[in-house]
Amino acid sequence: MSIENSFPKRYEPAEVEKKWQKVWYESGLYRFDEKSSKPTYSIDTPPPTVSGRLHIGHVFSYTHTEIISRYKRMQGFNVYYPFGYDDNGLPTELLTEKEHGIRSHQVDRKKFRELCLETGKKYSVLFSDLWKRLGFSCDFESAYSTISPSSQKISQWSFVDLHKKGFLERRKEPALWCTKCATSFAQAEIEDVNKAGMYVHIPFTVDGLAPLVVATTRPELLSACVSVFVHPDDDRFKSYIGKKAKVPFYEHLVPVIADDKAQIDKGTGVVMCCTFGDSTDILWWRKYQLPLREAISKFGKMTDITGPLKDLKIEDARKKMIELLKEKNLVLKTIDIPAETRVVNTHERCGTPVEFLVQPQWFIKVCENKEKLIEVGRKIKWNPDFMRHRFENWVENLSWDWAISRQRSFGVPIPAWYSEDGKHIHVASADELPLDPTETKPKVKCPSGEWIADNDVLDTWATSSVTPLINARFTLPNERKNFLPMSMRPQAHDIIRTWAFYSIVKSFYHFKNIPWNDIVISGHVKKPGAQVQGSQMAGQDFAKKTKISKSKDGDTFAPEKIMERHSSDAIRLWSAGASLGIDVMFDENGMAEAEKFLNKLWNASRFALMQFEGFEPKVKTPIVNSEDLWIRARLKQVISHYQTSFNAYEIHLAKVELDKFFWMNFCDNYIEFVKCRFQTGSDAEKKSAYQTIYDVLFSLLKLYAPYAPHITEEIYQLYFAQFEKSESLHLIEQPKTSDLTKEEEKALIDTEFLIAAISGVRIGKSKNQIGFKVPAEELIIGSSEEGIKSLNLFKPVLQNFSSATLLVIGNISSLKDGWETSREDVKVFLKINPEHLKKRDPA
RNA sequence: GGGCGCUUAGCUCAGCUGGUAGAGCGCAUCCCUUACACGGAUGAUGUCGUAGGUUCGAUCCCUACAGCGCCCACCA
Repeated sequence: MSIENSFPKRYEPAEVEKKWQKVWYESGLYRFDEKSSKPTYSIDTPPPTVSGRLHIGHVFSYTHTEIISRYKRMQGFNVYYPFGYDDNGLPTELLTEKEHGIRSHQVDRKKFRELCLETGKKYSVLFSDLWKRLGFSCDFESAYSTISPSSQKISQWSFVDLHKKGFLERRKEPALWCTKCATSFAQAEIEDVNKAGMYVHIPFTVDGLAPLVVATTRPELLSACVSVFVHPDDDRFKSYIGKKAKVPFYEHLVPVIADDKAQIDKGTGVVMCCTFGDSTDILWWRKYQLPLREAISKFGKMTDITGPLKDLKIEDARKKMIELLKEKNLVLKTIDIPAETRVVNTHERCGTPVEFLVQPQWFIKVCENKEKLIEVGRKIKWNPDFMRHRFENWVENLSWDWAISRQRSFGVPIPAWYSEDGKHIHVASADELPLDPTETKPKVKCPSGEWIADNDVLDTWATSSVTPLINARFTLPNERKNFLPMSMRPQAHDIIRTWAFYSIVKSFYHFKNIPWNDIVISGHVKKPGAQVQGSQMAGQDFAKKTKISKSKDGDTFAPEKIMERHSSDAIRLWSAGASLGIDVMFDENGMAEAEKFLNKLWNASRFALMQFEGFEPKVKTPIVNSEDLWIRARLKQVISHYQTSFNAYEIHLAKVELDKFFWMNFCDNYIEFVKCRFQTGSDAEKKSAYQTIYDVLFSLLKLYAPYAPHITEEIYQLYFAQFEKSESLHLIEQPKTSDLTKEEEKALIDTEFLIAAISGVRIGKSKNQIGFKVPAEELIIGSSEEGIKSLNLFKPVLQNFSSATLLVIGNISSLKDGWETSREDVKVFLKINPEHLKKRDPA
């Protein structure tokens, strides 16, 4: 069957994409080959958190990795491109609570865990379906789940090992607490939110002196007040230092202490210290050995010591307290603080303001190793490099050790037990894992009473930070030896302080090594017009966000919806157009442009292949025309740039180079140049063109394959597959480049003259406002001596292009009239028969 | 307040190791040329944020400043 018949006139992405996805996934094309002799390139794919549906931002950043994986595979690597689901821990619990309209602590723990598992399964299918619809080349069949027994085993091993090495300890101290989620959490999970507040000025009486006026935004904590602070240099209050102040309403006495941390010019210059209103309170509490007065419970209700506020929620308690104080004339003044100038730390998962509760928690010590961690970070190649600063900045500013216990239900259990008096701790040994301490008893007898199981679970990140170990199947029977460090970690920049940081911490503590050689950071997709929205929110509580969030933006950026409007290849090409690590604006226009490209590639391929007559690709054909040598030489140059860019993970630069070559060199020039040869060329010339088209087009397919796997596979299968034997384009190695031959170098120079002359002809036709096929009587080209020699090589092309009856190539100085071209040493004059010129209004 | 990034054509952005600027969209004029009108040709539009410095020469290097964005700290 001829190409004309077998190659459809129009490209139908919807059908074609579905067709190849089916073939790829059914044949296991992208399955990881455990026994391959090729060098391994391993990717530490982010297992998406099961916390809701994925949005276009996920598609964007995951696509970058997917493109890199295909490139590496076609560069001859045995690519390990796994897939996983982070389906344990708080995010999945919150999703489950939302889906079922329940709260975890109100439901049977076992039952709740089952619901979470179900939720995880449901979303895993949604996730993998989406990635398959985008043609991702992950090994979906061996996808891991972070709640699976083997992941739990590895996660618990990590716990046990860190404990053994002394990096992990259980401490009873103030920890970041979320009263809504009823759990502690880590510094990395704090998110700043602008929130309006109010200073309340309250007088504390001091014997023999005027009352001390405290300014506070948290009057509901008055009962938890343990001291009052002033600045040592503040002359107004020097006489108060060392005296006792009486807390209004509750009437207990607290010391007045001088400390540099109290700011003279803030509020009234007098600040109360409560246990705990903020992190400074903790600092003072420790420094001055102050007593502990707890006013807030685990669930955010006021405690007994708050008297009339008991059982109220924090915000309600605040209002009530102000009322009570006002009744007693104890509010001297209130000052509103607008949201723009006040920032409150919240729990990023739910937006609840941070509280501090004293509970026994497990901490991984990170603060004492800041310098070493920064050093380890520098051994990793950061792409782009400036993202390393964000990591270092975070480590430098760490002020809390990593709290990893969560007072929740669904997660990896903490493999530890405590004696009834709390004096003894028993941590499981590595060979017993995985285990749930609530179901298993230690073999060792408890020195005092019975062992009590740790009822908490591990922070989600405590498990996801060992994905390199999960990928290496560490400690499992089928362990992948020599798998660490992995080749590359891809991720977005928002989780540098969590996922990247924690993974580096763990790898360093366990093995004194880096988790991966390279880290590749991608940006976010921002919603258009987000800045405007931000400023319009002035005066209200707001989180300054241009990032697309699934909770706030709903379906607008749902990938499924976008895929109804654009093909997968187009979405991929659009994603590939962004600079490494840079945020981009969501842009459907860009996807439409990508669709134009697909159309162009289709038509160019179809047309070029249709010309083949009596051509046998595998028979070596001599290349005889300069244009052919030229396009081949250009291709070599492009491949070289392409590879340099790709190896630096600059996938968009590789694409820009490729696009330029395809549109400007191949379509606009080369194909146009050879058209005439198809009709009037000699046999050898035709074959030279066929061979060149075959080679260049095939190379183009291979080079575009990582970006647009569907259309390139389709074109490959329609024609090239019959000669190339490979079952898929995606298993073929990418074209290699080599130094230019002497002939190719000469062809580059010669063809530049042709291009200049052709542009002259185009200018001529355009200025005369005539169609391309309107014949010229004469085409006169003036050029330099060198140019004349070069141009003489292309007479048939020039003649065909201008449809000129007479072609003259001569010395440039003899050509008076004519059009300047792209170069000074080529000038073109086109003589058109007046009959062909359009009758235009002379005005 | 600390750190990082950005500031280039009306819009979105590209410009690797310094030599008087590019793409796409948009705009104007033309062309349905036997691959593609989801196309092609031609063209207009930029003192490359501001001010200094290094240099024979800077959009690209250095310094300062400004605006914008992000990360972090600030939370009485």
